[in-house]
Amino acid sequence: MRPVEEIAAALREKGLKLTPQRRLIIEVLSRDRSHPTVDEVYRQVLRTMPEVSRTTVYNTIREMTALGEIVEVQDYGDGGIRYDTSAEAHHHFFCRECRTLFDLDGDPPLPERYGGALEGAAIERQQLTVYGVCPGCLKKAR
Amino acid sequence: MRPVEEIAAALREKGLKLTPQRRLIIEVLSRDRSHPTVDEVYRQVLRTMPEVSRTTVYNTIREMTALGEIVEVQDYGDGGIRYDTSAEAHHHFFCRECRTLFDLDGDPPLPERYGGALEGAAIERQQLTVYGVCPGCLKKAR
DNA sequence: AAACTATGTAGTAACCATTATAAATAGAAA
DNA sequence: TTTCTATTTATAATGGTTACTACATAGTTT
Repeated sequence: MRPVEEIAAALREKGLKLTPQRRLIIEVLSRDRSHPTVDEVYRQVLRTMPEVSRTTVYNTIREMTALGEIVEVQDYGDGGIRYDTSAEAHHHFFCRECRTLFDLDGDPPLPERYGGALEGAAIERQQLTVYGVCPGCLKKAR
Repeated sequence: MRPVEEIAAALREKGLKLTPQRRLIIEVLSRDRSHPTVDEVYRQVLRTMPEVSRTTVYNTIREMTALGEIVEVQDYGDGGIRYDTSAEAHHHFFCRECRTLFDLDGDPPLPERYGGALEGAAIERQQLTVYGVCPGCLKKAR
């Protein structure tokens, strides 16, 4: 996620205001790289502003998603949609044991290698997810 | 998805029975390559057996997922989890305009290229999703 | 500064996909 | 047939998300 100042500028461009609640939610989002759910963001926000409503967190996260500042990631059915708050393109590894989504380094592969169906399409983003069992869970299994 | 006979064998191995309801649901699943939701499968099932309950469809799809016969794909928030019933490894293109998930051809990229975080992990499957706007929607936009 | 307007927030209720529960049913084994 | 177990059905409960309403706030104009 970009610095708060840049996001504030993007908000103003859309006619939106940088309220204290939005500022705090954006700060929490830009700090958290653990692919948090709305509820996890909400609980972090409450530590600083205990009177913020869940609705405001939902609204702000929806606005940030519309601005392209954050991105939804596969939620795997545990307690809600998860959000990726990292601006840099990167990939994921999902451990089916501990159900954690890890970030991977490295550049995305080129879409040209994936057949002719993409001819004439506008590519905006690509996301690789690798599934398996992480080293920690493999050790526990023994 | 594999032929019904092979799936029946996999069921028996787990001590599960191939009931008429399960057989029909599996047939619908193996026919449908459009990444259907549970409700879409349910409505197809009703055409042949109108008295099958939604719960049975949920249960059977959960069992098939546990057996690895089908796989959840990113649902993007429209009406439920979508399932991929294709046995062959392949990738997806998601059009953010018409919200359709297209299949792509081509081989998966090698996980070795994605950094050291995968050292010692057991890789089982990988899935690339390309995001953008499909040729049809691009034309309409003009 | 006061009044006006538009936007944002909070709280509650509604929504809908999914899961849990309990009763009815079917099929296999004895 | 009787019993036992797995399955199906119907309904209720759950939980994340959205809709709605009233109130508060910020920015602007006079």
